[in-house]
Amino acid sequence: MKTFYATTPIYYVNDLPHIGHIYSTVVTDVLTRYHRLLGERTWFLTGTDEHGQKIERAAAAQGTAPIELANRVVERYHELYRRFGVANDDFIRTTEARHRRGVEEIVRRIEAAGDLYLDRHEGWYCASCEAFYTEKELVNGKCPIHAEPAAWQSEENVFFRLSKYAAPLLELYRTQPEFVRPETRRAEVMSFVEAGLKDLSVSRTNIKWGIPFPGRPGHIVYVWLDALSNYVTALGFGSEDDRLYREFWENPEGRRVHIIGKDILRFHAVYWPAFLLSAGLPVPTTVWAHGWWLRDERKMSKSVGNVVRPDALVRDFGPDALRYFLMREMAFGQDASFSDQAFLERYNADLANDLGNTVSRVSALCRQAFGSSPPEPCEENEIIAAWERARRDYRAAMDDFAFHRGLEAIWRFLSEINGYVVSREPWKVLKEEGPSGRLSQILYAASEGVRLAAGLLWPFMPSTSRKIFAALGAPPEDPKLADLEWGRLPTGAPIAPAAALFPRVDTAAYFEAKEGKAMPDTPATAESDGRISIQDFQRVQLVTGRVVEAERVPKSNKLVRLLVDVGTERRQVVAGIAGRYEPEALVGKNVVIVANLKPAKLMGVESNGMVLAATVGEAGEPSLLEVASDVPPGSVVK
RNA sequence: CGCGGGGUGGAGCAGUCUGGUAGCUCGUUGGGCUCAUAACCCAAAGGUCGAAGGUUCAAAUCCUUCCCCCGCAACCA
Repeated sequence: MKTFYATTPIYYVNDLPHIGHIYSTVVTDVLTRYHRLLGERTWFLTGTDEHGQKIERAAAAQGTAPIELANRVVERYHELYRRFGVANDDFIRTTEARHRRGVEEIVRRIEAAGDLYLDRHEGWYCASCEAFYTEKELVNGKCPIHAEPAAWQSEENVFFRLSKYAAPLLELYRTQPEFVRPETRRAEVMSFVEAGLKDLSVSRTNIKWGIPFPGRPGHIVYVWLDALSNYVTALGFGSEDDRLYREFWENPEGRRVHIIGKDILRFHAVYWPAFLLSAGLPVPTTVWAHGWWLRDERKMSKSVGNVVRPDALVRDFGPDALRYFLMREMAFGQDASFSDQAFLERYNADLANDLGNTVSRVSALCRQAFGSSPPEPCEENEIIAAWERARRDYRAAMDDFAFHRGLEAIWRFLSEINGYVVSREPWKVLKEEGPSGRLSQILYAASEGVRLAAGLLWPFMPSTSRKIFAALGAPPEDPKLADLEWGRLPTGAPIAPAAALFPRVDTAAYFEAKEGKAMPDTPATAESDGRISIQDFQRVQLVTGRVVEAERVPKSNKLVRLLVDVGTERRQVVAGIAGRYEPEALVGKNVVIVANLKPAKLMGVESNGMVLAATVGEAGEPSLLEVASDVPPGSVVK
């Protein structure tokens, strides 16, 4: 029996859901709905990753327990999924007992394969960064970011013999070309593995919020081994009831697809199959890495909002409109940019004009002529040929994960239906011969075409699909492939007038209305003459400070690391002035610094402010702005 | 040689793996229709597919070299 199992990544609960999560999830929803449409036995898993130090700390900062924090965020995901019509069959949380049991079993199997060993991981450790540094990275024995002394630390970790699996993995990529998709990602993964693999640390001893490492007291299973395992633990691997696991994961005819973003490709295409090979479990059939949504950088004056705020779009246009946009705008696998402008264009052109209007005109024609769906079916028609073509193109595209082309096929078909309606002029026929058999056949062809188009659309826009069925007098049920045969539209079924599916929107007015709502954190825009208000200026906090320490940033040409006394504290500031000033000469100088600048890292060194200097001549030679020596550090400059 | 993505009619993008008359959406122009959400249909204009060289009967597509743009990383703070 062919089965189809698809997963999203599990989302880290440190993060509230955003467009990236929505996208991965909607893609997987569309994919699994498509396979359900085909009548396959399908399972759709998503979930959350809830372990790790970040969660531990975030929870502590909020004065709550990690699990409480996770519970709250998980609820947000459930809300989101309900709203978007995401029909997942299961939702795994890595803090669940079933997951822990499964991970333990995987670890035991990997251990039994002899692929785990203990080793020490040593280095200079900065407690603030929670990271190791090499000797070279340190600045005078201090952490380059925090300027704190780093401690020599040695941590014992469990290591996984990843190196052993380079050859088997390459064999996998070769014999199973569909394992990594799209093709460019496959090449990327292969070249990574060909370069050789180092063993992987799979445990930690300095965190508590995680799964204890079986047989290794004091160790916690490290994030990737823990998180990736969810794809099988959710199916019941390692528990008494592992029917789903056997049905979906061990089925030789089953397909197992991980939909992921390209940022986590290596973990899914290299580490995960290596773990599985070691544990003696089947590997996935496909890891599909999609692209990212970028923000538009269009210079367009139209004062188009440049921020990705799907919340407003969903509120104003509905979840199905966003689902459509995400699936249609991005050539699946590549990057695409998200803009309100593009969304509204697609909304009007595709959803309002093409889809909504076609449904509305066909439904209205039927109502006006018969007060019901057409009483006589139509058996032979060019629309049937167009339908066969559309279905063929759609399936070919969908089977290849080319969702945007699947939608294209539907829209081409809609256009053909519109062309057919225009060529037959049913409104004229109605005037000339009334509700005749000929008229019924014309309208049946049109309505049946629209119904079938709505069937193909169902994986993408399930609730819209059902509304269309209702508007045509077809049962508003989730369609199956068997329903998508010509002639299933009931004749003479009552049709009630329905509201427009996607009312056309006035783009200009929409942006205007939006503009009216000034965003609080947006700096007031400069007037056309380039002048700013006193309030704008006051956003910049300037204070005086005395340089107490200065040294060159190693390996840099122009950077100096300064420690500046600003009265209340000592700030580490990096300045690009070494070309002109010797560090020693800077100590003791009274300077002006911008105190509320966002921190930035320069050559790996964190800078918390900016020293003001005049820029002289073509070369832009800096000349420090100095303040009289009797001005105390921390004096406000205004 | 830092990593990655990209350069295709006015705009935004497919197509490049698997060479074979360059396609979609929007926009523009002209016409049709008036059932429908000023929607729909037809037609037209508009591209030396970043550049050069190579392979081939044939190149947007394969090979080589080069140029430019955008993220990130950057000695901009």
